[in-house]
Amino acid sequence: MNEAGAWTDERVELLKKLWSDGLSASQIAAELGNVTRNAVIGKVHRLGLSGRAKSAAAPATPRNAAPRKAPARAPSHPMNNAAGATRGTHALAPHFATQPEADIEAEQAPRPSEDVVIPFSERVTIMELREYMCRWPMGDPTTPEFRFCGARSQTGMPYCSHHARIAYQPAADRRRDRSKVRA
DNA sequence: CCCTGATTCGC
DNA sequence: GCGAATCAGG
Repeated sequence: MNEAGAWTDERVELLKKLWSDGLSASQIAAELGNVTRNAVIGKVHRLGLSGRAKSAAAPATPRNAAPRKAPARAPSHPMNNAAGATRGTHALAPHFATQPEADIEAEQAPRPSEDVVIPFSERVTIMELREYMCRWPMGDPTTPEFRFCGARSQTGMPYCSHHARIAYQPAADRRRDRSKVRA
């Protein structure tokens, strides 16, 4: 039996198709299965593919053909200098405090349904969905166009700040008499 | 933080 | 030939 990670003609063909289609290496790797994105990239270059179609689904790096300047991998020097440690540095910016939201129940507006304006940051597919991304469903789950919000979510928060507010709406007593609260 | 592709080199 | 490790950039 063929190994899962073997580059069969069909796999290569699919690789070419997806690569030309504009999918990123990681997405192609996920689609193929049992292969890492490095494997895909390596194969792509080995096949002579590159540059594919610009303006793709995830054109993170629009530029083509790297100027090739980095020695890549330094066998002599493991990593004692700042060569591989500089990336770890990160400046701590004034983070936005989590909205305390004390008591806000002035919902005198009935709001027929949901007129909530969703700031479509970047919808993502199930594949692109990461653990730290907002899982707010968008569209019908039965359609292939189903996506998730994908915005940044705080730690322990399945949704972004905006959707979290919607998901965690108070009891359900919106316009009802909420003066009576069951103990 | 995450992501992307490019490159090198040991296997 | 293959791909992990690494690099470099967004």
